[in-house]
Amino acid sequence: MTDRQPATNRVLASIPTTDYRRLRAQLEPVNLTFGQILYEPGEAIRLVYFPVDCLISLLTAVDKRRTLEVGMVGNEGMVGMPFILGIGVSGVRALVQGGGEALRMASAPFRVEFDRNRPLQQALFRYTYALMAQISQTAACNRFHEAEARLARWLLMTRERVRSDNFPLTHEFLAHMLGLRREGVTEAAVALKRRKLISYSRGKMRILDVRGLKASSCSCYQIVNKVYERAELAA
Amino acid sequence: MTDRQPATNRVLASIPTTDYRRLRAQLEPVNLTFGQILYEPGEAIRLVYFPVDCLISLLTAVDKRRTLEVGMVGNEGMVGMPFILGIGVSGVRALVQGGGEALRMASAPFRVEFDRNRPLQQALFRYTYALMAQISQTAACNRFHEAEARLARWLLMTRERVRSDNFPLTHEFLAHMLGLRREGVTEAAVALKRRKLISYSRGKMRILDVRGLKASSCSCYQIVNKVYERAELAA
DNA sequence: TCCGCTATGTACGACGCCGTACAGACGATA
DNA sequence: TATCGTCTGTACGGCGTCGTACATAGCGGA
Repeated sequence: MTDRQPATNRVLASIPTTDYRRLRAQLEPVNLTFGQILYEPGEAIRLVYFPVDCLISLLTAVDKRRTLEVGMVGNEGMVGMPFILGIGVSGVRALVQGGGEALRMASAPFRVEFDRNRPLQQALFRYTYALMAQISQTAACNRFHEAEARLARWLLMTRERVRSDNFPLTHEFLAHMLGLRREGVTEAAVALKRRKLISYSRGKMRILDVRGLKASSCSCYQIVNKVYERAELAA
Repeated sequence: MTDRQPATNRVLASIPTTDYRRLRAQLEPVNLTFGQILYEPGEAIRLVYFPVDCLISLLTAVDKRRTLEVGMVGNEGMVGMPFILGIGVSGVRALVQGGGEALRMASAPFRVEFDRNRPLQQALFRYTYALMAQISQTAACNRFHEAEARLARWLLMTRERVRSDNFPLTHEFLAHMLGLRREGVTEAAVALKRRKLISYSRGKMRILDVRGLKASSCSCYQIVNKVYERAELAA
């Protein structure tokens, strides 16, 4: 990434300074580590998170071994969306896919702040809508587009959210994100590697050619980006 | 259906009587007809709808001819969800899949009422979450489950929302809902027909064996139902 | 340095769905 | 009653992914 700007959470950055300051005092910076699980399905939401330079995946499971990523949260959003809508329980698994910094707050005081802070409400409702649009688009993408294009899209979206061209990532892990077999991921990854778009080894992924990846990815990449642009949460 | 109760919209039914009465005065009953399009993607939301005994499908498109239903709205919900989140534009196509009655209101006065009516806000936020959970589950379902099971699930969910075992429906139409070819729908439908779970002819669908259909459908049917139960929007 | 674990690569038959083509069946209309 | 358009049924080769199996390679600890 060449455009490494000062990292902040964009939802928080979008609200007026005075509102932000009051909120900021209650937010605790934490370092989230790769593989950490923030919520399991059905689990109470005790903490909400505002990613700064980390990436959280939202996963749905149909059975023990098959999962699918339905949404991705970076510094454009917040983890704990159901709480915004008055629901105290998470319906999905929230998994730290890219380690890094986030701002954290207990849900009870956050509720108090959220209820009195109008700009925060508006920003988070707008974000909630953008996430919903992302989920819808991902649904169609998973239905119609093939593995290689979806992998390319996923890598691009991850790159933007972790703000780096390198990130830890095994094929096994990707398989759970994309709803594929591990071997299926390897095949798609090999194809991208042969074209020198990426390189990787034992859990270390590196993006080599962003343009090439964009060309290999499906149109869903642009569509999801536009959703976040319209919500004024883009980079 | 044996349990034909008086038809109302359940979101509206869930709010206190006084709040409901004031709102009800501004709602206009309309009859929606099969095939009618309420919103196109990118179109401004001028009217919001509360289905009573009709069914609206929310569709995402990846190209001209391939579409996929991401959500279904019956009398447990409202059409125009983005408006709840402060977004004035629909991201999906809203198509009347089952004709029937709905209560309609222009979005401007609805905004006024929504902002002052706290119980309505809570009910609609809860519904928004349930819809989101439905979309997530549908995404995983479309990825992992095969055509026949998905068709069975779709028919069951439709049956509950239109409150009838008979409804107009061509295979072509179903193909757009399930993201399949028309021929693929026919194959799945033939399989269900052979087992005497359904019958149909030239756009008239009939459910014969609900239990059998449930056995043929995937677990997603139960999961989505539970989501709405928890949101206290179930039948 | 060797061992063992994990990550990655490859192969192969099976299966589900695709794209395409075409035939028959039903219902509306003349 | 004849015609026509739409809806439904069937067939077939192709492709992508699955499930399974096994081989190789890199890294960390003994």
